[in-house]
Amino acid sequence: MNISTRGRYGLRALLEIATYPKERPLAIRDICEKQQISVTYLEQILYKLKKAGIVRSKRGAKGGYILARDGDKITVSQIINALDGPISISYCDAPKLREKSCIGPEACVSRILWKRLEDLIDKTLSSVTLADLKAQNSCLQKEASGLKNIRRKFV
Amino acid sequence: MNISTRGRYGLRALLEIATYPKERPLAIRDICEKQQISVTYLEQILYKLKKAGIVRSKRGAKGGYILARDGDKITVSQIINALDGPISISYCDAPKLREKSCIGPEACVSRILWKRLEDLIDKTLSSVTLADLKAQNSCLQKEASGLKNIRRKFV
DNA sequence: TCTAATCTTGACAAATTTAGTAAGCTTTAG
DNA sequence: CTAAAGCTTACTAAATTTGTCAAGATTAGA
Repeated sequence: MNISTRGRYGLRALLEIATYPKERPLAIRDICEKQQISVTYLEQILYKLKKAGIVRSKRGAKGGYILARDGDKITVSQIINALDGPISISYCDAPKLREKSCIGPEACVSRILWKRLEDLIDKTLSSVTLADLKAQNSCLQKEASGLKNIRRKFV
Repeated sequence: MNISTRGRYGLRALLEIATYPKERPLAIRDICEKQQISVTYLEQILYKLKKAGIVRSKRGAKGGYILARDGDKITVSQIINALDGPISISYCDAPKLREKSCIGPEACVSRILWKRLEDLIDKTLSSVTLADLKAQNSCLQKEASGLKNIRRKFV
């Protein structure tokens, strides 16, 4: 599987939560408003993230979500794994299609190649944390507003 | 998109063609028999590979396919590109879903990450040629038969 | 020349996955 | 108690993938 909307929406939601003051839980509705995601869909996504131990929730009025641990302890790999399952470059071992896809269990050169790629990807995604993305994000935001100001000067 | 059956079947078919004596074209039917792939489906696949300039065909009786150039000039990246289109780790810029997937055109930290991954993958797939796979394959075949012999000795 | 083998090309259909909705439930602050 | 919020499962619609079908066009060989 590759990274679907679930994975991307989840990442964006987590980025919002990570940016929110640590003590107070952030409600789904607030995230959805900011990120333009359907509430019922994000419910489903955060539910998965909770089961994976990435966020903690507070139910009832004034409830919402907080990170289960610090952002630098949450990797993109963990997030994507929770939402889209392990990344597989090839449908070679996809759930329903497995039987027909390979002739036999014997060594298959392309399979070795796919495996190598998958390891490479996972290594990369494991090396990036939510905290990294948050830092990078605030950096980009500043740049963007900086550019806007420059434009304003000249236009 | 990730690597689908088209890509994998295509790779396997090309491996068969690469292994066949260079002068004679190899018929689809023969490949299908060996690889257990549907004839009509492989027709479609080889047609795409032909349009991409990876194989050449000979029509009519005793016709079939040959590689358009030497195996060490054909990369896995070229093959997968021809059959499945460029690899994209995220559906972020998939054909139909693009509009809804990202809020705006402004910088998006995850998109940068996906792009980095895609480049990494393409670099890897570009570094492996059909000739490499062929060599590796015959190596594995030998090993397998070797193991079989050892077994026979002891069982 | 005739015919069987073989590639060519586009249209179509079934299976699977993805994306998202709906609905009813449980928990908690006030 | 009640409204706000999360919890959970079931279902639906759209898109993609995985093929099949059918009607040619071309060529080798009898």
